[in-house]
Amino acid sequence: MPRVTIADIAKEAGVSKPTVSRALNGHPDVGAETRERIQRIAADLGYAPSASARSLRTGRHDTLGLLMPLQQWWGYSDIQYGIAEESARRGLHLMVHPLRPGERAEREFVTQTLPTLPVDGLILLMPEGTPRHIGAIAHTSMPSVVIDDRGHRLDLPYVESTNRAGFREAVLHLVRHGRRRIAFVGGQLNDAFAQERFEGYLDALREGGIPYDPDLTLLPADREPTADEITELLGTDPDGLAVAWDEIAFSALNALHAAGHRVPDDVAVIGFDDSPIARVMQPPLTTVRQPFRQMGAAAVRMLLDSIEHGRPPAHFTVPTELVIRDSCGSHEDQ
Amino acid sequence: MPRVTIADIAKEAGVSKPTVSRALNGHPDVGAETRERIQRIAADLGYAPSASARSLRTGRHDTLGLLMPLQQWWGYSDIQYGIAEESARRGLHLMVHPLRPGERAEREFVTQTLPTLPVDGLILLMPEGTPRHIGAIAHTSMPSVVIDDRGHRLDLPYVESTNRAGFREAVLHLVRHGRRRIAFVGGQLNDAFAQERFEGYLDALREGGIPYDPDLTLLPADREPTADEITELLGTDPDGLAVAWDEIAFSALNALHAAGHRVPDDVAVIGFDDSPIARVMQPPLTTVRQPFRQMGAAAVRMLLDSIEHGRPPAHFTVPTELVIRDSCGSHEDQ
DNA sequence: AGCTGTTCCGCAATCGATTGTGGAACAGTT
DNA sequence: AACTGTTCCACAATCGATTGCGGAACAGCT
Repeated sequence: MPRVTIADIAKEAGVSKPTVSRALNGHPDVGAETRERIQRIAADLGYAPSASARSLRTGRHDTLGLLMPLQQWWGYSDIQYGIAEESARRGLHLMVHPLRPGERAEREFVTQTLPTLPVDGLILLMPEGTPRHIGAIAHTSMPSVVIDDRGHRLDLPYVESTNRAGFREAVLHLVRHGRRRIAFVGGQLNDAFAQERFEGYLDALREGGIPYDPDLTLLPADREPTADEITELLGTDPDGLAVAWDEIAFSALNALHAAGHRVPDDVAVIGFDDSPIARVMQPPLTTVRQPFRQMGAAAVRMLLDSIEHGRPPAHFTVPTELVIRDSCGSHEDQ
Repeated sequence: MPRVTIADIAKEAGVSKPTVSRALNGHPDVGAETRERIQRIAADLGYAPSASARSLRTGRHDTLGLLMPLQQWWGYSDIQYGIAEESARRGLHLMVHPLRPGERAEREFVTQTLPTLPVDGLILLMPEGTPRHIGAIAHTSMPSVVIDDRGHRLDLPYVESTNRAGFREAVLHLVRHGRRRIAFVGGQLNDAFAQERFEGYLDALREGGIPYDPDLTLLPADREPTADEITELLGTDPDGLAVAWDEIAFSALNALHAAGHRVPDDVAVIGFDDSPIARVMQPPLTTVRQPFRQMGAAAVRMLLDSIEHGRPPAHFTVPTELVIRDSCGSHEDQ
């Protein structure tokens, strides 16, 4: 059966196509009685507007694009959910595009794929590496927003969370509960994030009047610390562990158990991210929640603002949240 | 600056629009010399075809839709990656639509959203619940494929994995290594899956000549077993634990440690899914990997087949894979 | 020369909606 | 009655591509 078009409705209602279009789109130049009749007929005929016809004429697609790394991480999909929800709430579709790593793939995307993409704007979710060529999007007429752009500033509006202040608050929490020898464990993933959290750690020490002890810092750049390294760190007799990622906190917890330390009695532990496994660890991990959904939603709002009002590059910061569980030894206080 | 169209190219090349179109689309009715000239001019002018204009004329969108539950699970995003990769490989875009739970939202999607969706086909990723109204898609002209449709058969083609056979193989692995008192732990998530895996468990016992002992079965329908329940189960002195989900295996592992059992020496443990946390458990968990990426890719292929050739409902089964780590006590054998 | 068959390309219609312009119909005012 | 101002709607163009049909140009053959 052929598609029902506004021409069919027009014929049925005895009016012209433009009148049908205006009636269905809430345009004022249509009599109340006529409008109702048209709406009824449209419903009866099961009319559904053609997205491509409308796009062709209006130039809008009512669709947002999301450029994602091919790499797997729960945080990325969490952000995606935030974006998807907010887009849906605004009646926009979401088109997801995986971006293979490598400059060649980036160049190809910008020059080949992007110009044809039926989207009104683009959200970039960038992996740890430093994309070189993807920055060319800034020289394009495509409105774009970056999420979590740390290492590489792409001259585009971006959304970020309070990595430094969030970690500072968590470490301060340990300090306030009497921990004095708090070790920092970094490593793996994006250096820029580790760096910010490390600074938050230093902020907290300073504020707590605790001198910084380099022996209490484990910074295996760009990779996960080994069990041996953690064991060695434990030899320095810390009473607290401030770990830059929940996943690494999990390894640390295992090392602590293996070495016979009790958590949180002997050593308190905090992590970062509020990963899904944080709540099921033994003991459940106190951590800093990154509001990924909210970051996604904020990116959508910024993008819409950019599309509708053509705002210049800006940025938006979403606050992290301290989630207190058992591993920091102060659960009962809260 | 206005968009470059084939009319611009035509004028520049001194030919007509149809010729430009045919030249750019590899149509045979164009002379080699003319084609090359047109291609060169198109590149020089930075021509990018209009997706909406093409869609309007051809009726195709070169886009696949993915209907996802709003619910978070790493497996869903893994499937999505599989779909995204395969779609990209075939030059198709992917439009992701979150589906809020509830019949009302489903009805609204089918009647309101679906008819206007600019996609050529739809992949349904269904959550545990039993969708009622979403099945109406089957009465639509929209080609669709379901992934992991267990509890609710929606008269649509679907992709599944070998839940029963996969779990049977894993349990048999324990049997072959001398375990005789193997307990089954189910619970949480989709009943249908738990049921299939339970049957795989029974298959393995039968094949191993081990009588089924109801005391060794923990089946807290529709929720996660509590620590107490697991502890009680351990009181029956099992030498193996066959757990229907990695997440629950993790809880079981914690209970085992707390009760002073050694894994795998005293009790061997296997899980199901190969969740991200399986490899970091203590000890690393032997489990059955669900090939989520492959399932996603298979769904894309089936959908394309359905779009292009109009195939009737069928199904495709992707084999699971036994991943042997330390928790089953036979790592050294492999 | 006349006929047949390729090769290559143009004309005009078409997909389904939106929008600028113009005007008919009617009411209200002087 | 003439004029002004609303209200409501139609005509026709337009967005950018694809495609059925037809035909010009040319070669090969008898």
